[in-house]
Amino acid sequence: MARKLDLIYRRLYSFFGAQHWWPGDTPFEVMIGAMLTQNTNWLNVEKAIANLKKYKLLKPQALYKLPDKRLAELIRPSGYYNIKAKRLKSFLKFFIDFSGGNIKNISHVPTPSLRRQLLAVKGIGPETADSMLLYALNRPVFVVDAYTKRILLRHRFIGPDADYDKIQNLFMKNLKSGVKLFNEYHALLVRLGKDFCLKNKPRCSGCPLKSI
DNA sequence: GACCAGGCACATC
DNA sequence: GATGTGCATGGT
Repeated sequence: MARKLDLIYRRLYSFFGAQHWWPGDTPFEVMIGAMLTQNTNWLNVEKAIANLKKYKLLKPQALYKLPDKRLAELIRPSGYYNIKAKRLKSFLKFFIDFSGGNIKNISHVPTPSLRRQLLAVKGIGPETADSMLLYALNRPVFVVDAYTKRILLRHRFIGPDADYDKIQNLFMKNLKSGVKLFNEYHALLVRLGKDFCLKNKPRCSGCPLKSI
C-alpha cells in the first residue's frame, strides 16, 4: 500500500503540478476558511471572506464581538450562514480563550492535544480540525474529505464502510510523515476529485490514476 | 432546472 | 450503533 500511495502521489503531481494550498493570507484566515468551506464550494467561501475583509473584520476579537445576525449577513454567500455564524462564534470563543487571539501562543501545544481540543468545539469535526492543523498550523496531519473517500472507494483501496480515522491512518501509516507532502497530497486529491471523480457522473476518461 | 460543493450536529430508530 | 435530516448559497 505504501508503494501504491506513493505512486498515486507522483502521478497526480506530475499531472496537475503544485496546487499551492491553502489559499489564504494568514493562519487565522485559513482557519475561518476551513469552517466556511464545510460542504461548500470554495468560490462561495471567497465571497464571504472578501466581505469580512472589506469591513476589516477578519480578526479574532473583531469577529467575536460582531452580533450573530450581522456575521451571518456577511458570510451569507458561503451558505448555511446561520449555522456557520454560530459555529464561527464557538470557534472564536475557543481560540480567544485558548490563545488570546494570537496563533503564536498555541505553537507549543502538542498536535494530539490540540486536535482533541479543536474537536471539542461545536462545529468542528475531524476534517475541519485537521485542515486547521495542517494548513494553518503546519502540523503533519493528513486531511480526509469526501473526495478522498470517493477516489479511494472507486479504486477499491477501501470499502464503503471505511470511516475518517481509518482512511487517515491509511495515509499516515504508509507515507513518510511531513507537512509539505500532506499539504500537497490532499490538495491534489481534491483537484482530481473536481476534475475526474464527480459524484454521479464519473468522468473517468483521461484520469491520471487509470490502471493503478 | 438539476446537480453539486474541501461537513457537522442532532433526532430517531 | 447505524441511518436520516436540516442547514443554503451560487456555479456549471
